[in-house]
Amino acid sequence: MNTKMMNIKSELEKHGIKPTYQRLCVLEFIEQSQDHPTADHIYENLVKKIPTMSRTTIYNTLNLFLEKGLVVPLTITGTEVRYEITTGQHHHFLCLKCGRIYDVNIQCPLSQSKTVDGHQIQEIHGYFKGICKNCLN
Amino acid sequence: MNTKMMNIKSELEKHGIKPTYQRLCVLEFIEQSQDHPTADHIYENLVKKIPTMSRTTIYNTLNLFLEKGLVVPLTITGTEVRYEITTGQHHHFLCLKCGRIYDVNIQCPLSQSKTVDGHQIQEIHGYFKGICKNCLN
DNA sequence: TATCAGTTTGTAATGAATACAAAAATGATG
DNA sequence: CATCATTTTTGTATTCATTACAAACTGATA
Repeated sequence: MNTKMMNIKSELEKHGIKPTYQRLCVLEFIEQSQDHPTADHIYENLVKKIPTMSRTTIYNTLNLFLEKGLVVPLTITGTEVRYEITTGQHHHFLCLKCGRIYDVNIQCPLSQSKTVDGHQIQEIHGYFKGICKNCLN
Repeated sequence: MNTKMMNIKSELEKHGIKPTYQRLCVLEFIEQSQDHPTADHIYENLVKKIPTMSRTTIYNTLNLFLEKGLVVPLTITGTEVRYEITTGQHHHFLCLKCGRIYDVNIQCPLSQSKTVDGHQIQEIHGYFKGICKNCLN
């Protein structure tokens, strides 16, 4: 196993997840993905490498990663869930033309707050929709 | 028709939508709803008053309202689309315990911006997840 | 080697949303 | 009022993402 795969393996272990080949591949794919993939994107790519790969495994794995806080779900489009590796808080931009989702780093005025209107905050999500840089040309 | 219904009727006309009975009822229901209803919520309520009501009519109507800018879709949960009347920009709070969505009025630092990172902004969405005021007790 | 928990896989089922065509309502025109 | 075209509503069938479930597989340990 090369060093990249070793890193991914220890990342799984760090989150208390037993590193299986399928899980390594799923995590690797999400990490290297520029876009924010759906379960189906992940399946379509991995099934090339692992012909026996099942969609259910993808869903099982993603739900496990979610539980362990390794990934975060993005529900911007409303018709599908997209996933990204948990990192520092940031926002997203969905291009209405090409469908791509970009990361956006902006300051949220409530990022340090524990509450809004008396409600206890656990997660903060923000996103923009519009036409991306590339599609504007 | 009472004055409330007259207001709803003129609201439809203002947006270039022919006011039919079904459309009046859908718009009325969304307006009076404290929560932010799903298509199914709307259907389940209206079918009591209009026994012939079809789910397809609800979806047709909602999509028409969306096109005309009368309502806005909320895709917070990822498993369903919720709707609210288009009003001034505001954010939302989803309670992870009771599932209710609250309106939240905060200032977004980019609310007047036309772009982020070179991408052209058309819509701004923000929401929080956590435990709501009521469920904390 | 036998066993056992955890993992993967395939099939079937669910549930939101859309496609589509028939039926019903509407509205303009003669 | 009758006709006809257009719009709206309705019901059924379909799609698509996701979950449920049980069988097959894997790998560690006794």
